[in-house]
Amino acid sequence: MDAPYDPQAFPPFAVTVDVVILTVRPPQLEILLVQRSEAPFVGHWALPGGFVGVEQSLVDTAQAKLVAKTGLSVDHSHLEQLATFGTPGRDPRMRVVSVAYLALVPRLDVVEESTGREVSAWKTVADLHDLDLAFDHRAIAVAGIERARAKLEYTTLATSFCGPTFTMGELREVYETVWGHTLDPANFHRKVLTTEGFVEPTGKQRALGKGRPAKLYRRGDAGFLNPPLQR
Amino acid sequence: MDAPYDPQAFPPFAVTVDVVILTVRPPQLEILLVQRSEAPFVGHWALPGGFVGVEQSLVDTAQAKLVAKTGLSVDHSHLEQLATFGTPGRDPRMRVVSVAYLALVPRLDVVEESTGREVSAWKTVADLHDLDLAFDHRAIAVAGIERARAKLEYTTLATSFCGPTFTMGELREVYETVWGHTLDPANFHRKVLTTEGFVEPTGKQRALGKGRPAKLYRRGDAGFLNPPLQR
DNA sequence: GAAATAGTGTCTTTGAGACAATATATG
DNA sequence: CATATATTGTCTCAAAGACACTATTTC
Repeated sequence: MDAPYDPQAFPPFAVTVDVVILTVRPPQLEILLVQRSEAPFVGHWALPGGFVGVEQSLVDTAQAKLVAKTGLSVDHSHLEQLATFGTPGRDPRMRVVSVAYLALVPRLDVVEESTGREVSAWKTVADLHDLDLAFDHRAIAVAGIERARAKLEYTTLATSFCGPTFTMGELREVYETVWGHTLDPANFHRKVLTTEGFVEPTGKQRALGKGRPAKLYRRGDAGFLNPPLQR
Repeated sequence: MDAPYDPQAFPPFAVTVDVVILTVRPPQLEILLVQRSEAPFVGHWALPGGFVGVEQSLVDTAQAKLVAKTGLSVDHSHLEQLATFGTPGRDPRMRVVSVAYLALVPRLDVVEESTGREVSAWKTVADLHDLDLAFDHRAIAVAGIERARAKLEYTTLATSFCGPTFTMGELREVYETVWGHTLDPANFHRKVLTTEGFVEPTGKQRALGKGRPAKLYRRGDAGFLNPPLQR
């Protein structure tokens, strides 16, 4: 820093990061929420988040929140900036500008819900409107959900909801869950395989007990779908 | 505010808004920049911007910057949040988080360049790499330009670069300028007219002196193109 | 073999792109 | 009429969607 911090020189702002963490558990799209134990909004549900450190970058802060809540390494999830929410009064205590991030993570069988005294839980997106959300976190969550829905159309991000390997049916289930309607398995299969770099064959198969075993794929190196998948 | 401002309670952040203001002057896409007269980065070019007031919303701040620089009423331009840039050290003086906005405005014949002692000017996007840009404003500008390019594909935002009425050729010129290549006039014409709500006929014509006079249109009420225009 | 899930083939329709043809102005 | 720009028409190709059909497993 060239000049010392002078509190009089600029308005008193606090900057926080809030993360919309989404996962897919067919047939439900789920969001990770934390139940507040302190004022304001005691008992209300909130997005995982917190203050940004003075020497901490925004994305590092978001990443730290994500890892703390899910235990997931960064390689196995997707994290991107969503939007910034800074309307005066959104936090009753003081002027807080919140940079929201969106994370797409695979469904973990082992989830560290409610570590310590803090209650955190996966909530289905369909149940969101019945929950009391703190601050403007409902609007942030909705923005994240809509961003996810839109990006599945023209990116390969659906694979971020899957584990390291997945079947074509599992990938299709991701789309069906996020978009809330079924897709034609035949057309989906063809679309994914004819899109260069969407998925790569592993050569292995997975038997689910019933039906023909499905081939296993891993994510390819393509980031965008051109032309996109139709919602 | 429920609680008084306590400087110790949170890290000292400043929050600013910077606006990427783009316009089209065929065959160039142009960006409005301001030449800095104060340290740091004296003489460098910067995006129009400034601190956010404690009681001022982010978008209002951006809108105020836009109006101050262009004199344009909000109805005649498009303004949206772009992204937030907050890497520690991006401002050498202190920790500053900048919320960037993107504005698309019609080309004004009367531009208030360099009002007062402040030097502001339209610069072609092609010349950007030859300019000294302050802070991380080059990255912000590039993000805005890419956002504009992408959104022309699937939204009707190209009309924001036009005046209240425009010909099909003028609208096509917007696309050609922003994307940097020509489009087939016949196919473009058909695509725009078959997209419900993209433009509305005014019934009037505009003669440019040579060639057949073109019909005049105004923007329709559709926001999105489905299917999109191909870049 | 029946049921279930995976995967392939085929036909129809829609729309993009190339480009020829027509329309209406100016000089 | 030559030229320029605007607009319409036509043909071809790529891809989406519907859906019949085949493949491979468990029970």
